[in-house]
Amino acid sequence: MKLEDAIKQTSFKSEDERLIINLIYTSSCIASEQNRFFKQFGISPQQYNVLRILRGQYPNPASVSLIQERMLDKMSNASRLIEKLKLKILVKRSECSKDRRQVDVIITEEGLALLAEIDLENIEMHKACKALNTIEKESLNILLDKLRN
Amino acid sequence: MKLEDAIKQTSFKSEDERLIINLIYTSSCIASEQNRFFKQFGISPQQYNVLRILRGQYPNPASVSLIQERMLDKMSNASRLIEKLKLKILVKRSECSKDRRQVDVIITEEGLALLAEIDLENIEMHKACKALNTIEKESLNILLDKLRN
DNA sequence: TGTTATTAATTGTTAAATAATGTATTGACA
DNA sequence: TGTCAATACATTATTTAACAATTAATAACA
Repeated sequence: MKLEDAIKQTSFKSEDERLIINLIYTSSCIASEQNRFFKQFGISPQQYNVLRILRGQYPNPASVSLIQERMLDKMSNASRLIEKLKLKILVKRSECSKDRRQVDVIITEEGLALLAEIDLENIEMHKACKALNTIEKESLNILLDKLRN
Repeated sequence: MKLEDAIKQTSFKSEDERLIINLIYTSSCIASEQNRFFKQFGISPQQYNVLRILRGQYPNPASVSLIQERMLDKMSNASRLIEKLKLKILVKRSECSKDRRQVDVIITEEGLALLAEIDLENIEMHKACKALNTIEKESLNILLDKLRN
């Protein structure tokens, strides 16, 4: 659906304004698709993000700050996300012996199994990209990188 | 900053995956910039969005459902946002005489004045777009539209 | 006109974003 | 080397938002 129809706005003051609004709206669409997708596995997109970071470190532990700096949303509360994952037995948390300020967070077998299960269906989640061909995907990636500067 | 550096990930499984993550990350960057910008005026980006919709209707009232369908995030709670704006005397809310289920929401003089004040500095908010030229902005807009299909 | 379906909005609940606080470690300097 | 300030790390508190469930009013129709 065209942006103008989706938010029932007939015109924009400038291409800049349309771009900003388009980006926010598009990412909100993708975010709600992702929420729906991950719900069947009992986790949120942010929790999935944390699990992936932990798998990247496995079998080594990760500190909360390491997780935080790798997260997509730097401002979100890593402590609370880890707590939620721990309640679901998807991660383990233990005091770090070298530095008592830190905690060692490690993904569990259950956590790895869940990620493996998700990956199988993950291709579905990327179906949003079907509408674009390879050249278009590449240029979108490049343009987004450039926009952030 | 390049996406890989920003989230400390060396590679992605596919261009699709990189695209999805890039989009989420980029929109999160823009969202936090906007939060920062609007904070000086005591409102959130979503509240700004509601005020703009109300200005579009002014001097006619708008119902909560009309506001909701024009919002960028359809699932967010328009009732509560309006309540927050009412506490700041930026909108008025009154029972609709024709249909007692509905409420008439109208932007106040104070609300219009705040929007006018914001618009003056609004150009600053679009500085993110400075990194792209006109052609690039247009193609980014087109690609985002296409992605949502 | 009584019953059910639909529409409108609010309230409740859960989760996430941001701010503030607490605690451990490091480093500077007497 | 003992003390204090600065820093780093994480947690807890607060605000805000997302989504679900509920309440109330109107419309539709037998």
